[in-house]
Amino acid sequence: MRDNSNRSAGRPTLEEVAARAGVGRGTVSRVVNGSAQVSPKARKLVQDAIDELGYVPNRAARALVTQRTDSIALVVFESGERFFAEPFFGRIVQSVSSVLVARNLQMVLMIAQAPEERRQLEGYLTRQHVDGALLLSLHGDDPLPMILEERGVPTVRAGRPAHPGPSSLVDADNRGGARAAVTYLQEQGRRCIATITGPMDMAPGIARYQGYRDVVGDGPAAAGDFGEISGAMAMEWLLANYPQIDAVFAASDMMAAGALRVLRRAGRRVPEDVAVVGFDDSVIARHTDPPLTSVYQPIEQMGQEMVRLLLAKLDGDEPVEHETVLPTRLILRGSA
Amino acid sequence: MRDNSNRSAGRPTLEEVAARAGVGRGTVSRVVNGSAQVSPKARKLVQDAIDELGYVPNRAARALVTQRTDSIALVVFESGERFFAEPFFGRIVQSVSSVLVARNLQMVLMIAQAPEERRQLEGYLTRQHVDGALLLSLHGDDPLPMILEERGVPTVRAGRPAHPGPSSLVDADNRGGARAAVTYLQEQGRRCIATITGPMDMAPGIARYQGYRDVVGDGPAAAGDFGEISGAMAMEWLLANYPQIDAVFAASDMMAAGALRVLRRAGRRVPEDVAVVGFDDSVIARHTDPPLTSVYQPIEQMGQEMVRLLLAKLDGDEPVEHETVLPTRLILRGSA
DNA sequence: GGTTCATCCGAGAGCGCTCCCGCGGTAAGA
DNA sequence: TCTTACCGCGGGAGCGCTCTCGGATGAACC
Repeated sequence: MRDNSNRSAGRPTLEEVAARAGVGRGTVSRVVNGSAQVSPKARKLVQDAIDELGYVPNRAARALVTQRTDSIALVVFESGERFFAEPFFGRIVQSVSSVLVARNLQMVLMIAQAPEERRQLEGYLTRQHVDGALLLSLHGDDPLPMILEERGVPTVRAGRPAHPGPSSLVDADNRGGARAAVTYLQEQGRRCIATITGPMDMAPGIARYQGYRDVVGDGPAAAGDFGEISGAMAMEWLLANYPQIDAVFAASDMMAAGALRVLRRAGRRVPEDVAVVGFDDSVIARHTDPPLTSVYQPIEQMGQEMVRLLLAKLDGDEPVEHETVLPTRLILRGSA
Repeated sequence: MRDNSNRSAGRPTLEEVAARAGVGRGTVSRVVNGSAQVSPKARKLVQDAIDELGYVPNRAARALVTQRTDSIALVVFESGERFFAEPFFGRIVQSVSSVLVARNLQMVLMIAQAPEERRQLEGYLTRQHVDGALLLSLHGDDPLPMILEERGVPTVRAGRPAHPGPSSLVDADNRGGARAAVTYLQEQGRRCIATITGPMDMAPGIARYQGYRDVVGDGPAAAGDFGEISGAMAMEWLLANYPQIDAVFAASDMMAAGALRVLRRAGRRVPEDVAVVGFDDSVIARHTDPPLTSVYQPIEQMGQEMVRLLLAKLDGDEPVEHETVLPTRLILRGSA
């Protein structure tokens, strides 16, 4: 019951379009791929046939010959826990997604939490499957970017690694953001500005601390791990050792939230007695009491830029490596 | 400089594996696809060759002939705003992802916010590209599931639609969860339990209100839209009209957070004077003051179940439609 | 008018895989 | 021992596309 002549069962193929337009396969292919080597007349013929038939190229067939899949991976090296706790990821995902859709590329999202998944991932990415990868939240000196680049899978990562690697890179101006926050506190007349830092083995942690030091030098500082508990503990320590504190710059909103709690418990009013500034401008910033003044990172822009760099790499018309640093901005709310 | 004999430049192909193992292409294919029609000896031979060569089947070539892409779409009909504000999505994404990875399927994430993207999406899904779609957060009576099913793209959706559609469906027991929350408040000795409902044109909104009524009948109720502001406004109204209130069940954590704020401003202590229970067990629940007692939805399970249903549909060994309702659970924190 | 050259087009080859047909070999039944 | 059946296997065909090459067509030149 097959009928491979005129209108076959499934979707129309290139060949059918060609037949209908009265041209050869090659011509249709050229039209579809926007080649200039087609006469206006033929182009019109083909275009009409395409429209009538509702032709859409078969991705698999194309991929088979071009060796391109037209899909790119967005890899998040994070536990599920953190992945959905941090609004950062959602926003990156979302912005990357919209750029990719516009470019008619597929976004394949991969979350690699367990070490075993991590391993599987490497195999997955280095084989066929995707044309390139966007790497989010790489930990420490993960060798993955190196491996991928070696095997010919272009990568772009978010955030600066401890050691420079082969990936292109998009980062936010953490240092500048911290500087802006602390400067603002100073301008508000705060005299004793403390900081709760992030982990000092992570690039953003270091950069934000540096920004703080740029402004006030050796002020009261306590280390946290970006998490809320650590923020509370750091705040307690600061209060005990520097009771004269009238402002705190925390390197994450979570830590700022923890600090807020401790401050309230200690009977200090925010912002009257102690001003608090966070970092990330995350959802929690809007839901603490008072709402948190926080440093905003242009996450959407970061996503877009990552895609742009990756595509440039893919098209090969850009130098191999590139680095973009995007500006941060202080968002004022009630806490400072 | 081509060398198509022994070891070609790129990755090994089926043919090369076959040559190395000294068998035919068919046999290798059978081994790779786990057919039973292979002698142990041949299987071993092939397996060894695969291991030595590091062979991985070419997805595109396979897709071309099988008409299967081995990738499924996860579609979120939500503005970017809400997508990253609601932890719900992150968790679903994450759980779906892990199941899919285990099954060696690609997850293609699509976020359709703008109406124009919405339209594009329809074309995308109905063409080739994916074997099936998981639909999240469909609005109103979106005809998409119908369209997709008609065009042969199996779908599974999260949450009950206003009108029953052709998709299989996974939902949380919203009504039961609400019932549990309100029952708990009663057991704690609360006498005047109010509710802040979600929008009454959305299934979860309705179901949660029904659960409330199941326990206390016609209690003080004010409508919100799941958002924080609406929760605050509703709380103000309730306080004004039912000052004797000693407990509030809010149909979302956001609304509960808004209520909390109003309550504090009104000088009511939580939970001493007024107990508050939220719904969703979202991150904010852990960061309000006091932390929010809230109804937990088994989001991870929902994701897993959605995938399971979709795959069953794909394999065709399950009746066309199916509906799964998963239990909810009350998580006790400080607010009630 | 004949030659040359650029331009446009048709169609063969082949990407790597699965499907399926049919063959040889072995085991079971007559 | 011969037939029948079945199992395991090899390899041809073909999925829908792009690439490439050589042929046809027409314009431009001598």
